[in-house]
Amino acid sequence: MFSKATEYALRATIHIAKNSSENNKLGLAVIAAAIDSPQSFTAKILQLLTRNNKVISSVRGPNGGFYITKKARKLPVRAILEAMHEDKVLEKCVLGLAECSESQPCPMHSQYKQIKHQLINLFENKTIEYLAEEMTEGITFINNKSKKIKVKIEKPGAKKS
Amino acid sequence: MFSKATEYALRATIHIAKNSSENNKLGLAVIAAAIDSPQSFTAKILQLLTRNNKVISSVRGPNGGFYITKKARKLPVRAILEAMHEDKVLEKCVLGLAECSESQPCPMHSQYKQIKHQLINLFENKTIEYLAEEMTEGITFINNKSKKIKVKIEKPGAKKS
DNA sequence: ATAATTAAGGACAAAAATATCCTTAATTAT
DNA sequence: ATAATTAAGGATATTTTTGTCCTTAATTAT
Ligand code: SF4
Ligand code: SF4
Repeated sequence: MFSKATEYALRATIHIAKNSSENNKLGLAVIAAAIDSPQSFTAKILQLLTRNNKVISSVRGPNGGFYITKKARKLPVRAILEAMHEDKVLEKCVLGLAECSESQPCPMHSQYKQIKHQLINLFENKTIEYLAEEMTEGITFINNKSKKIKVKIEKPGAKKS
Repeated sequence: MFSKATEYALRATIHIAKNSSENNKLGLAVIAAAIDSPQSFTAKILQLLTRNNKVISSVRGPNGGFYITKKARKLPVRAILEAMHEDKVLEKCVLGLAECSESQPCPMHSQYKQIKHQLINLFENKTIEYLAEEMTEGITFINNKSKKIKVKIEKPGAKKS
């Protein structure tokens, strides 16, 4: 659905929203490790998100890093897609037609349009903050590592299954 | 959502389903023109759809071309995605996690899973035939040309319509 | 002031997706 | 049989996406 770049952008932003504040910034290395993404590529993406004071903010130097402002937390998730210039996928025709309209609908239109509207609503109505809270609830994940597998030697009995 | 290749595959298959039969095959040039796609690239895609008697069929030589069997018409639209090896996008995590599960959900899971299921249902329950019929209803489009601007001079009577 | 730290940004590399071209194989019409 | 037609398929080119590396700029700690 989204490009790798946008997936990383979503994960990074959510992680920053959950784990940072103006006086507790996160460095690139920490973020990339947390969301399981290639570091240098992630740097580019964080730059995009930061440009023009968009979704996240940054400061250089010791104790510098990335963080998100109170205000930015209230942005719809769609703002992340916009920063990545990938927000039009939400409106895009599944058949790839140049535009979607009631007057020139594709054969999937009548079936797909409702799904499309739900998608758009999701990305426009839910805020970055909301997703971070979903994480705080404790049981959602943002990387591919099973939990945090530092259990090592397992004693018989206490299995996570 | 889908790659260009898959978009062309969807459009091509729908067009073939609407306009062909075993004794009225469509040539590459006709198909590519009808769905507004690059001809040579479309050839590759039609090959993929044809391989192993998958979604569409073909014969070479004069009066040859592509067509779709009665049986293939009944296939779910998902079969097209499968032939293009792009069916997993339906199940894919919007955040790009390796897998989606209730036990390891991403922060968008609770909001997105319903949309996802509708998407999967759409592609699994609707058949290729159904989409072709949507077209036959008369008012859906499969290319970017406004209507069919080749009105030119029409002889009344025996055209292949 | 100097050195250390950290993001910004340019240049480049690798891989994947998109697209074209040409030759070959199958089929049909003559 | 021969020639014409049409898809199959290989090779190659172009563009986009993904990714790395290195230098520069900003900031802070000492
Ligand atoms: S709604 Fe139908 S027409 Fe409009 S874009 Fe989606 S699919 Fe194409
Ligand atoms: S449902 Fe939630 S977890 Fe499962 S994939 Fe979609 S987004 Fe990720």
